[in-house]
Amino acid sequence: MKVSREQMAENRRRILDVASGLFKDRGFDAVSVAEVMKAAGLTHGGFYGHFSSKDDLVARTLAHALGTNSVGEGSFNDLARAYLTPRHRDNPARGCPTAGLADATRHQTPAAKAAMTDGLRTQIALVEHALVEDGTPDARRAAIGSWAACVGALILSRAINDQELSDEILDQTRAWIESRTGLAVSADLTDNVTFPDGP
Amino acid sequence: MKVSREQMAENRRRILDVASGLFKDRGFDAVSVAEVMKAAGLTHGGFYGHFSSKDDLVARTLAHALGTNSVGEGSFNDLARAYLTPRHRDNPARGCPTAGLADATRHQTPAAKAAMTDGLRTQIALVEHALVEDGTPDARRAAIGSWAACVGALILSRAINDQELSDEILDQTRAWIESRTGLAVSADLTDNVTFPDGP
DNA sequence: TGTACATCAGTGAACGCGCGTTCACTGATGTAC
DNA sequence: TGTACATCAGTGAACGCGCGTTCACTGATGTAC
Repeated sequence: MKVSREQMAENRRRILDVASGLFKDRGFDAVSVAEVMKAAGLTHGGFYGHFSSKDDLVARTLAHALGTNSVGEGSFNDLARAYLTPRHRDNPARGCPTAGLADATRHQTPAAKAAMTDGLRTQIALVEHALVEDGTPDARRAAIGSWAACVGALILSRAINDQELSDEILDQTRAWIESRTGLAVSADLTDNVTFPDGP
Repeated sequence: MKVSREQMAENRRRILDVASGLFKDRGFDAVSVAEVMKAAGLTHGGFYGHFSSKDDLVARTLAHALGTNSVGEGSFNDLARAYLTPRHRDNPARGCPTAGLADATRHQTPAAKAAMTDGLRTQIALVEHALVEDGTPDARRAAIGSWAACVGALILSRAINDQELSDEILDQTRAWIESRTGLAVSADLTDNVTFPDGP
């Protein structure tokens, strides 16, 4: 039965939301159109009223998931500390769409790759801005290098089944990035500083 | 018709070789068992004489592709320079199995993840060894961090369709890693050195 | 070494299944009067 | 504001297709004598 225009818009938004989580969790191929629609509380037949094909859903889900990009407040090191955690590793559905979907986007349509391109460009710019604020020299270079390290470490940590090694990849990558960006030098120094009023 | 034992062993090797290239290029799901067998010069029916299932092929292909790991001779910076290139980005089939398959392995069987775990552990150890030779301090930390950056940068560069940004990701990540490992400091210095016998 | 035959790697048709997609239908929405 | 009806978002059965997998068969291999 027909629903109101607002209801339809909300349905579309819910389809994109649940598709984002399912795709990040299990990949584009392993999630069927029918499963997405069911998770959105609808039946599969109505899908083609919202999207022209599954490929179309994939591209629009990428744009949707990457559209709300934000590095959040605070320094880049704060971001890396929250990003490179077992909690993030173990919850792809609610996690970073770049880490969850970038590799799979390689095999998708040009529209999907374009959405990923826009999203990644924005992320790099946000990280670069945060690093400038932190006082990191060569901010763009550091932004690209450390963002690649964050995404790569999360992907690697998710690909293996030895939790100890997985945890180590997250920890060491975080430490490696922190020691090379922003206020890390002074932070390192304070570790060896005796405070005025005691040890 | 039956073939000799050596022929059968060679057939199995060829199946694993072509599967490795096809999977790295297009992913596990997009390549069918029949396509792998055809590429190996066989028909699909014989597949189950070599492997118990497609999942079994996936796990054994990962072990096969990751089994011939080597960082090669020379410093880690030499590796990074060869790794982070448009040529490597544009030829996944002949490229690094970790970059090509790690993310997809997330959705595979425990046996597949175990093969990826072993391969990654070996890679990290090799990079660590190369960095020790280069005289890099905190070699294990640097090995994990820079390897994550290499793999992440390659994956990101492959996910987008803007060649300029893609090239920049490779270049900047390489420069960022080089400026932080091994003999990079002295290399940076020599850029500003005037040679004894002229400019 | 030569022969007879059991073994078994590879063939290709066939299967059941789940997928993306289509379509006739339903009934609430929203507009024309 | 109230009524009549055209619109169209959503439903669910049905489709064609390609997939992983099975199996009866073939004929070269390799062993027993």
